[in-house]
Amino acid sequence: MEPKAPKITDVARLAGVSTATVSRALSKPETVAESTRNTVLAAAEKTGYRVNLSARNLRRQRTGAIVVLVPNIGNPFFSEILAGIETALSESDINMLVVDTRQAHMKPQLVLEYLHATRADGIIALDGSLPDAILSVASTGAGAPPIIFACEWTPRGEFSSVRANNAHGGELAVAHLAGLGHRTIGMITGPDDNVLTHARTKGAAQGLAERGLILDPAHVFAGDFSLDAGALAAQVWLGLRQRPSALFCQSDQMAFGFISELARNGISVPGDVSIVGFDDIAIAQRFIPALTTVRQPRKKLGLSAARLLIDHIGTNASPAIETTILEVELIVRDSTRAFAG
Amino acid sequence: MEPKAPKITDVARLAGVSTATVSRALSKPETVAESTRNTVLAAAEKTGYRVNLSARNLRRQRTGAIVVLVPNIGNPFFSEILAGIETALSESDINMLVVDTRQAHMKPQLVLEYLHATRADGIIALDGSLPDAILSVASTGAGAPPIIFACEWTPRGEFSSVRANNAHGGELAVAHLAGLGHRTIGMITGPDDNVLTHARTKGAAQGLAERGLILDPAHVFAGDFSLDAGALAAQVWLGLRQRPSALFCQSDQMAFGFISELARNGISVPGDVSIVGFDDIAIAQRFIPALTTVRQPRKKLGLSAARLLIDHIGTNASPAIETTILEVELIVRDSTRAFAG
DNA sequence: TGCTGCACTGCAATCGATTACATAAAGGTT
DNA sequence: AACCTTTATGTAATCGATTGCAGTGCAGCA
Repeated sequence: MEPKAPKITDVARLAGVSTATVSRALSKPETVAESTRNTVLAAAEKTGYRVNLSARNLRRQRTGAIVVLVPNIGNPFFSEILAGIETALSESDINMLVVDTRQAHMKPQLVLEYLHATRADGIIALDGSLPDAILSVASTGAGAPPIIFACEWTPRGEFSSVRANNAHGGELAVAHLAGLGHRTIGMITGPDDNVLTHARTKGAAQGLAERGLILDPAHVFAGDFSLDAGALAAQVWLGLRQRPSALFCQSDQMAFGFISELARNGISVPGDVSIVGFDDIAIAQRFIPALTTVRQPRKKLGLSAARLLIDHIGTNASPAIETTILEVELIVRDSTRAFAG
Repeated sequence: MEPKAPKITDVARLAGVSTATVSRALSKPETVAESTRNTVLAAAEKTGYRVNLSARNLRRQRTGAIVVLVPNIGNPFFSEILAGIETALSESDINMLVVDTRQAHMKPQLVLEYLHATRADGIIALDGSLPDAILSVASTGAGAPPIIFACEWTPRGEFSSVRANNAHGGELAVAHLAGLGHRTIGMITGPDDNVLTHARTKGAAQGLAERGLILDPAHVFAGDFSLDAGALAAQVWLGLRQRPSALFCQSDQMAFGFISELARNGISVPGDVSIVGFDDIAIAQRFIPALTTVRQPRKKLGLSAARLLIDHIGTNASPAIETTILEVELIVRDSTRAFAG
């Protein structure tokens, strides 16, 4: 009943050739005479033959897949990066295995499983804060597949990465606000231990300094890139005696949380405070007010990372660490306005 | 130099047993004497042995992966469904291969590749509008892995699916609006050929009818679930002589697009129009105004679909078509208000 | 003591494709 | 005509783990 899947011997028999010839006709067509090739292709077509990937991979010593380590798949921020990766992969015949690393922080063992060549030919990590246990294994090279970091990266720079110019983004944000006449500019940051937080904070601090402004620690709110963190920061802001007239939020989500919470308390953006976000996620242009923000080329981040990884895999052994930095862009919309004394 | 990966024979040699025993000690521990088991485990630990998955899969005639067909990975709507799937999979040792079907509509061949047992042990389709060519192949069963549809489904019901009660959602939406005294209630739909559109429209139409209201075709705007579609509908709405005082948007995104475009034209929600969305994506509670919407249990959709699929795979051959319908919930926030004449 | 049964373990076939090497045929050269 | 290339194909080893079957040893029992 089960008309079991045809294998290469079936095709060979039907075409009247050896399995070697079938294999060659399918994967290196130019090494086989045109007439035989046609016979083989016809036979393959007729039987509905599909190569068995486990067998091929076993023989070829590869897996045909890369894994992408995502801190939290549920977060829409990552989805466009994934889309970029997918685009790059669809040009090759490599598949994308997506793994959520949230539970990984509890169970490094689980993620370690993926760092072995038997699982994947390469890895793209979107999560810069992987446990040290994992990183050290990954970097010892012995049989571990190549890793590329996209978007985030590791502080010690042991791996290749593709990232946005976060520092410049921070600078653009505060430069814009300062240009509008704001003198007291606050900030909502990402998590303390996050490289993006550092880079953006540093860029912003430097931008302020260059304009003779200082970043009052009382105006720096610790966040974690989430909506709720933004709302929480708003609570704090509301309680301040001296409120900054403008705020650089290190993610769009936090900007939305902040603005929304202020709105519930009768404070208007940009009427009472000016806000700049970071990321330019899709909803930013349709939020009310439309959000002024720093655009990260997220799709391109994924695309570049995947291409780089494919290169590494192809030339299997280029331990050179490459760092690609993509430019960001300030998108001015309606959440910022000139300081009105 | 390359300290090549240890294989099962290495472990066997070190432990002084046969490869068969090693294999059993690792995958069926209870069939092996405790003392041998310990020796083997120690040897495996010592050598740093990892089973080669290609070899195992070849022998076991499986792939250890399922593929998820996503219409558009870049769309945040799907990310939480993926998260649900991931959660379910992390309980088993199955991996998730994510494939974007956008280019697939151009090249059905490409997706067909995935419908073969050599690629995946099972499939979760989030895209109900796969080309017929693909569906017919998938349903002929011969060696094709089991498919579950999540969220969307196929009109002819050839496959198992897990979905939200979309019709009920449509009814809840209009019931809420009617309850607030609105008499002229419009709607922005999804794509014409989409099953979700049909179900939600049907539920809404029925809900209106039960309350003695009718759905004026001039108040039905054709959309596609996107932000832009919502904005476009707003343009049309603005041009109407008789404007509906309330609108059921079949996706939150369209609701945001609509509200935002109205805001730019000085029309306020809920002051001038009441809006109900559908989905309850994260930003809904922080939009301004916070969106009244029908919540879909997206994470649970993914979770249930994955569990169902795992079951199907386990008992390899249960062609029974199961349809699981998850309940939805109306979340009342600030985008709706009693009709004020 | 001899026999049966059970618990372990090993032998070797097997999964399906790829590819190094061998062979054969055809064409070219002197 | 003898010999060398080149091109096309076949033979069989190989990738690494799993598992049906058979064998061994020991305990229990009559």
